[in-house]
Amino acid sequence: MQKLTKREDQIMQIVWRLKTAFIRDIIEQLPEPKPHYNTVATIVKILVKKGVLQSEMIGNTHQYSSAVDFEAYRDENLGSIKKKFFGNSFSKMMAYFAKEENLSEAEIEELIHMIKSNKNKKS
Amino acid sequence: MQKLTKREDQIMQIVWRLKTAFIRDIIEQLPEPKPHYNTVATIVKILVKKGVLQSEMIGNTHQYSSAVDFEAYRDENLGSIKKKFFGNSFSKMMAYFAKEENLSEAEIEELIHMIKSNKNKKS
DNA sequence: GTAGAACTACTAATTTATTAGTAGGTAATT
DNA sequence: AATTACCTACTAATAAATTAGTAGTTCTAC
Repeated sequence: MQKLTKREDQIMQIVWRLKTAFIRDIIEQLPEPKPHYNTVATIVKILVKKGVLQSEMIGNTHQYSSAVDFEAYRDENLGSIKKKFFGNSFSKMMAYFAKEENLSEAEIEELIHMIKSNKNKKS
Repeated sequence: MQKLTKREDQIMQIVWRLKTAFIRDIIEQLPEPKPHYNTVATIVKILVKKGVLQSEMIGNTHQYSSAVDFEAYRDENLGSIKKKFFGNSFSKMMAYFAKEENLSEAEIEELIHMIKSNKNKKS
């Protein structure tokens, strides 16, 4: 999958959240200052060409939806994080996380549950 | 702290690793195809202007070192990743990385112990 | 002392990314 | 049927990022 630019990424985040979107929906979600309609349309067209968005004609306007799943994109993006920030050491990373967030008892229980049940289930 | 571009980030990773570096050291660490000396020098100069690198004259050449600490940069990055990919939930993010790791039972126990004992010990 | 290597500062070209203009179509509204 | 709003496709302008050229300096080695 092709790398996305900042703007492309921003638009994809919106589409992933909305599932399907018209240009106007994307603009609505973008923070001020809102870009010009055609600006968004241009980037969306690039995303279609890159194969990360697909479009369907609804009436006489395009409706867009993601053509790659969020999880795949996330996995690609996070692939090098551990290496980049923790010298590839899992335990260093976990120590960081554990220290960083003051988790409540309930959150800790939930997390432990998640870790145990998700074991070896990486999609 | 200002956002870094890809190339800038790549160079900063090297400087953080080496602690101090001359342009030639950075080039040496960069993968093939190595960019032109002046290309690196230009980006380094941008990094100085942004305030993330500082330079010191050693003889008649510049030696560069980081002016912001790696930890701060890492924290910023992990913060935005958390928001972007895990709905701002630290435990979801932890669970994600834990899942990736295919931990043994013993390792899971150790991890759980660590989570519990590090609780509320934020530096 | 001249040739070469590596640096400097400065500038410029190229590529990539972002923004938005123009012109024309469709549909609803008055 | 003219006005308005919003869409289309296509093109172009601008901005940001990356790359590298030129010219001059210093140092080292022949």
